[in-house]
Amino acid sequence: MDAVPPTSPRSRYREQTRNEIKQAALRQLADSGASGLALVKIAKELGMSGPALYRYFASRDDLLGALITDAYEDIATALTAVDLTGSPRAALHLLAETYRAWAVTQPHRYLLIEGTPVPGYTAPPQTLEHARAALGPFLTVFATGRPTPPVGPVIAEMRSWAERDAPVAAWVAGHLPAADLAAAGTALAGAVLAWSQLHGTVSLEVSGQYTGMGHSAATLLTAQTDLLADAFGLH
Amino acid sequence: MDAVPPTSPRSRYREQTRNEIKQAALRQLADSGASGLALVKIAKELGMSGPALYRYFASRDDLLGALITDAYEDIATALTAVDLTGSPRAALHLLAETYRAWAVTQPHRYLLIEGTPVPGYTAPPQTLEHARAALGPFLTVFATGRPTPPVGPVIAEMRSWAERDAPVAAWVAGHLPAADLAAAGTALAGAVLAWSQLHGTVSLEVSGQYTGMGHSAATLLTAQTDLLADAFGLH
DNA sequence: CGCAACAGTTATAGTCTCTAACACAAGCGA
DNA sequence: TCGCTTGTGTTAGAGACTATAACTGTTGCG
Repeated sequence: MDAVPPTSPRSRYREQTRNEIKQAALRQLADSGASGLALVKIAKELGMSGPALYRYFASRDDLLGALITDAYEDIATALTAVDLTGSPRAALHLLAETYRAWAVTQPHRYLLIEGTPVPGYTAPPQTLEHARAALGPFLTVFATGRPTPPVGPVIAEMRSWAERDAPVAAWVAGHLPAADLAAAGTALAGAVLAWSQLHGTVSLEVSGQYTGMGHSAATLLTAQTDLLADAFGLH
Repeated sequence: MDAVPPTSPRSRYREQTRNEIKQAALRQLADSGASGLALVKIAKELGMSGPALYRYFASRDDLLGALITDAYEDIATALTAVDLTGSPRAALHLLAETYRAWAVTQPHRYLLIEGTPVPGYTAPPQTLEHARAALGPFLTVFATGRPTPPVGPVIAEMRSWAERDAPVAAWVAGHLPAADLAAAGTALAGAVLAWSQLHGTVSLEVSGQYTGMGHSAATLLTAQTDLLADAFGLH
């Protein structure tokens, strides 16, 4: 899950224990939710006693934060692994289905990412990085688009964002065939719109809010994706 | 917030105390999040001591449930109060902006509705009622639509849902000018798609995930709404 | 080989939910 | 008006959990 660190015999054991703790935490998360995650229960499951866990995670929130970071990284990896060589529209469908599949196969992890339950919480800088990694493929897909009028205002805003924020411009440029400010705006607009739509549909599905409606999440997502592809003139 | 119940002198006081508790709970929710909501702190704030609250709410979850129900009812009320007499497209924009405004002015309440953090949680039957009430206006707006091909599969699914589920069919019919099965499918598809899109954008905004992007939530929502209106041929 | 850093322990403070047992007050009928 | 039932509140306390403190044993590095 992490790149190999200075692998001294001790830090290796440490990393392994950290992973075991995370595994146990994910198991608890899966059947008790975030509120049911208790350090003391994890410790018992691992055969250690209570406070020992604090050697590995500074607090319960720290552990949760690590899980969130992992989940972000994981979904970003899944999305960047998607094969984009087909038509942009096909690629977009693939991305959407990958995102959804990741979420429905491990809903507890998706719920972990989904919102920020705690007001005081501030995402670690890594999160921004992973969010960008996850959004990257969408940029590539939309870069070739010829957008229709309704998305014009969004493109304008996104373009001005890229103009103001150099790192963002560089990030976007890295996913475009040619560094073009107009294309950057289009790509950003498409990516953010796609992300919002995906999040909406998937989050409602994962939260079980579609139950009793004929399990239409996949159909819904396909339709939405097509609409977006149409709006950006993806062929 | 509730209709006047059998207003005996005692049950009146009871209802008032329940409301005060809810108010205090909402206050705590606003600055500590759901995890920071503690019955004992609420009690202290109201000058009572701990366990007294259990006369009014069976448990912490019961209180949270009441808050969720209230929030659902509130947003449903806001949406049903929207003036739909203009063009369908204008009405849709109004609905979207009403939904968003409700969410951003009281994010803590929106976050309460948004997801189901606890796996074991089952929504009370009232919730379904309120969800339908909230979705009703969208049905009306989309009833007149002439949908484009991409939404076809969604319409087909929704139509078959209405055919299988008589209460749903009745509910939908109540928001249509004429009871027509094709129109019902279209209306349901539009409403569910709109709901998903709205939820996606608003939830990302409320969770602060758009920060640093030039505060584009309103523009984003407008564009999405227009795309959906186009897809359904709303004039 | 010795010691510093680390992994783990028990004890304990403090917070929180929720139950139990009890005290008091208010409203209702006779 | 009296008395009883019902409801409202109290304190005491069990049990779960987070987190810190103080301490013990172990490991591996210089």
